[in-house]
Amino acid sequence: MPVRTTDDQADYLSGLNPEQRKAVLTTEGPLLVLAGAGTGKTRVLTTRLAHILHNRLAWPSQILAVTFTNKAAREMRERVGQTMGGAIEGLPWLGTFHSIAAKILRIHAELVGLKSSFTILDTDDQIRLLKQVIEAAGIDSKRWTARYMASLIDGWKNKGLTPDRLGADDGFTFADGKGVEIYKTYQDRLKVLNAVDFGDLLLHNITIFQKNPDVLKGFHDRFRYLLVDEYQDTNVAQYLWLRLLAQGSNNVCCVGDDDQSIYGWRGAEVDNILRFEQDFPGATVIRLERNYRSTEHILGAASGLIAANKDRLGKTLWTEDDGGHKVTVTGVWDGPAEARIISGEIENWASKGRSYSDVAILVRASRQMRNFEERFIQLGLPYRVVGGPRFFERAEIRDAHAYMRVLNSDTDDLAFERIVNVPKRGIGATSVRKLQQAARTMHISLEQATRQIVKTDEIRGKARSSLRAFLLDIDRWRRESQDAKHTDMAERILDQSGYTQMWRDNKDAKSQGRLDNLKELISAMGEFDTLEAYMEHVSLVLDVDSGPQDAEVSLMTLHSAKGLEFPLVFLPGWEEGTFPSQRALDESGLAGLEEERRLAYVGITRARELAKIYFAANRQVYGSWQSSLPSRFIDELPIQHVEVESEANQYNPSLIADRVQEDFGRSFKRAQDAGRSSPGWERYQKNRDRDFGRQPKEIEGHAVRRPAKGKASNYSVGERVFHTKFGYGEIMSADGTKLTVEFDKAGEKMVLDGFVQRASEV
DNA sequence: GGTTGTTATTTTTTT
DNA sequence: AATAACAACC
Repeated sequence: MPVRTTDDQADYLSGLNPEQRKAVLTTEGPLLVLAGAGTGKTRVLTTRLAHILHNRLAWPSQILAVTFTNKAAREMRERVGQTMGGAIEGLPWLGTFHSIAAKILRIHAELVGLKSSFTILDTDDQIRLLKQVIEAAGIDSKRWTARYMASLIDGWKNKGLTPDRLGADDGFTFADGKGVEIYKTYQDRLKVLNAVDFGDLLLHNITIFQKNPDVLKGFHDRFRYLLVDEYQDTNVAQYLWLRLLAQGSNNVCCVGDDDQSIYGWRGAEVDNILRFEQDFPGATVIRLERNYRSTEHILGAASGLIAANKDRLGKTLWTEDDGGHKVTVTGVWDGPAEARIISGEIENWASKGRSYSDVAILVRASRQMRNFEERFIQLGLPYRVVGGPRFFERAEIRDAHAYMRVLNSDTDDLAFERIVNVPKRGIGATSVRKLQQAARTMHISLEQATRQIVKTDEIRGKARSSLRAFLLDIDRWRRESQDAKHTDMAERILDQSGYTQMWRDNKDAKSQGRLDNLKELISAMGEFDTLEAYMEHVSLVLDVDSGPQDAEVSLMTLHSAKGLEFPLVFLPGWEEGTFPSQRALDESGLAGLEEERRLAYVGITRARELAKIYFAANRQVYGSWQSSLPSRFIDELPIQHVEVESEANQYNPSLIADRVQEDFGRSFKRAQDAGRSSPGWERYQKNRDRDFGRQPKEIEGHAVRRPAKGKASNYSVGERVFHTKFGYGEIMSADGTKLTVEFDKAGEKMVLDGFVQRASEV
């Protein structure tokens, strides 16, 4: 159906390139938009929404728009508003998969045997509940951990598998085949508790749709247009959910980038996006390949890297921005040095009049942030951790929530159990076990069982009187909450229960912070009209909307950086084992490696002007020092887009700079030896003398030792050597340039010969 | 039942 | 290295 372009449409359509415009105007039928990094994806999405609304193709309430994160949902809402020129009414069905599924489930809860007031359990509750189920089944919960079972169940739920769809052999990896049994029991327990976990939200939706065609039909009639962001991150359950809903209007538009699929560990199936045209026959596919974000070098480096992946739909990003700096690669001595050098670069940037908020440091794992935080605090450099430890996952917040949950429901066993002895009331493990036993035999909730049991002599003495007092408190709070404001109520409960006093009495340095958090909690609650509205918010929205940003450096993981961009991006820790992460490799093999590579691709493409990569020769892992090798991803960067920097301009040793630079050279050599070839390899070989082949220098009287390139080390077994981190040791064996050294203090380590000196020469 | 000392484990990533 | 879970002890 051709859509007329009127004058006022030109308003929002102008400034779009032809592909973007087509993506906006193709409103009817299935559409897949393959949007590479920085190609204006969000703009297309929001313009498309605005276009549909503007032309009255649908009312806001007839559009289903799903995103992956709350941040993305928020941003889309804002930007649609802007494009439409101010306030738009509603868009009630714009949100994350989970929040929309929860909304639907609240409406139709009874169809899966729940009450619409069901609680949403977080991971912690889930694991505690599973632990109970496992122990009740007489299984050793140390040998077979609840955490492991939880990951199995999550995996099944992500695949859309309810217990009855699993075969007998599916749970065999848990407790000799009891896995499925546990899953079943767990689901039964959830139903009794009137609770769901995250995976259930989608799964129950699917069950409802499949078993109640009339209900599904209702949603078909409602949703005229469906929009999905980050389609490459959807799992099977989300795909099934979407396909069921899309059967109505068939107007489903999915936007994504297979090269940015980085949530495979959470059940995301890149396959969903690769298969789109089969799944939705007659689909239009549009590729957005023009990049508006980064320079040619940044794009070139990223594209060269990602080209090493197989199984791609394949895109060629291009830009008209052909100036710019090459991506830099810098070797450093260790983690602290990395933080020191990067801080220096940041201050340098700031001294040129640029803002701290232009800068981001993207790490693979959050533990890498520590070095940076320490350094930044020392320097007084303003920074903020994005993502970070979640406010709502802190113990004191979860305790406070448990009080609220008990207030709300006398069947929330998990919440009751959590706080029955917090603060300490003299109700120990033995009493709690008795309560649980009573609840189980009488088939009632813990709280109800407690009410029964205090009438008997089953529990005596202090425990009994405390329980009585506790129940009376609960009764009183429930009465009072009828007409008190929910925030006042929360304050009162935390006070009267002795919870705040507990932290005031605690001498730990952190307890003041906890009290502050509780205050913050009260004010967060104040932003909602009712307790229920607030509780729904906290269970689904894990991030707190942080206010306006000051000029601060952003420190975050690569995962949370997706969708963001910064003029200057630092990418530290590009070492084998750290990035790609050893664990990803061990657990998922080649698929894991490719996902790590996509993560690297995401990292580089966050940069607008400058991307700076670092690797350290030594890193502390779980408390002990390990020498590390540069990441294979460094080898894979096309050399024409890369510039090797040295640490020489830092405080002292160009000695180290030479070594790491030498090591970098060897890293390329390794790549070749391993039969890998990178696009820049030929070029690199021609240039290697210029780039890396500097002659050893005499520094402060010490000869810098270099092994002959690619040949055996010139150290021999049995020699005594010195290593600045590990101290003295004896060479046990040598494999090329890699030495196995038995250090006197540090034990046996594998080190590169470039990092040791002969003991006799120290 | 509560407290203290010891041991085992960790997050990589998040709705 | 830091923490949580756990065991022995008071």
